Amino acid sequence: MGFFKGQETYSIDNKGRVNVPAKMRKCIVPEANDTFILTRGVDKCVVAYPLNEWKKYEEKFATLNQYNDADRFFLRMILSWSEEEELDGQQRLSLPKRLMEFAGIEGKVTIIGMIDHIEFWQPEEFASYIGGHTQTYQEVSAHVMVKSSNG
Amino acid sequence: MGFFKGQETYSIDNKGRVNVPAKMRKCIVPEANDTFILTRGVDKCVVAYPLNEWKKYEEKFATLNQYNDADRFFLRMILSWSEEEELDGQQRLSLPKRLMEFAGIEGKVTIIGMIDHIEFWQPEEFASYIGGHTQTYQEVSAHVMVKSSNG
DNA sequence: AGTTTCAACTGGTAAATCGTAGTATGAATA
DNA sequence: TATTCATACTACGATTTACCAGTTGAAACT
Repeated sequence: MGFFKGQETYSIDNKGRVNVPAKMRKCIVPEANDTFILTRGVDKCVVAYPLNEWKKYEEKFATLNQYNDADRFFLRMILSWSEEEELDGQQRLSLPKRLMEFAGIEGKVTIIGMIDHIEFWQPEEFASYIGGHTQTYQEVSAHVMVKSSNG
Repeated sequence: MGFFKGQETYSIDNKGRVNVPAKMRKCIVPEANDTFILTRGVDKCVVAYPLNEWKKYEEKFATLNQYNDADRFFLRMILSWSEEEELDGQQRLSLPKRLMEFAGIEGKVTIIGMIDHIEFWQPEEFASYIGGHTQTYQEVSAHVMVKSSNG
């Protein structure tokens, strides 16, 4: 099955457990071992990479130059916020408290499929993120909805 | 068989199920696996790409740089509206509620074949879209159908 | 022209799945 | 030992999915 995509708004209990939408679950390959690496997003959200996808990023991280300030800062940001979580028996993921606080999540989450990972947003935060951009859907499509075979 | 083309107005039941017109069905290649990716159109309609066509876009998406703000926004815009659906035993497609609401579809849909995808419109919306263009068919044709298709 | 046949479109119902919430079990802590 | 915390299990309602059954209409044959 293809990449992660779609949008759902689910409830999250007071222990931070969220159900992974069934449609996104179908995109998880066996090599992921039902394991996700959770970390903070560049934007105000929590991102979850299946283990197999995360490994690709790890390889990239390993090639960074740790004697370069910017690289070191980037690595510390990513890694210090990262936590590994396994899906429980009900196909739920537990979001660590500090990540929930970072994203301002409580009660409800909006879940977005993003190619190689899943994102968790505080619902209004996501709405205002989308609304805060001046570009219209039409403009965005013109840039992105181009087939790779054409260019 | 060739590209999607033609226009039909069919009924859509309260579960969002629409029959894919037989003429358009014949254009679906086996690689599509009777699967479509539904998403919002640039105009007020729902668009459906057969899996094989959608994959060309996915390749493009995968090349975007997720550490670039604009690219991230593009992906979220597009992907958060996308859902995968398979034809049922009666060759019907179910349109997700969110997309039906976006396009204002209920009871009846006008289905348009558009080369590599199919579009679903609220019938009056489609009529007013056509009527709303001040340029005539003649004028538009003259601009669009220039011989040098490469430039 | 009338009849038959088949494909296309539409509608409903039963079964399975999904999401949510509540309960129970067991370990760690005070 | 009582209490808290975390994890696992169970149950319920709602939605979705899959299956089956009509109805229409066009085409083909006699």
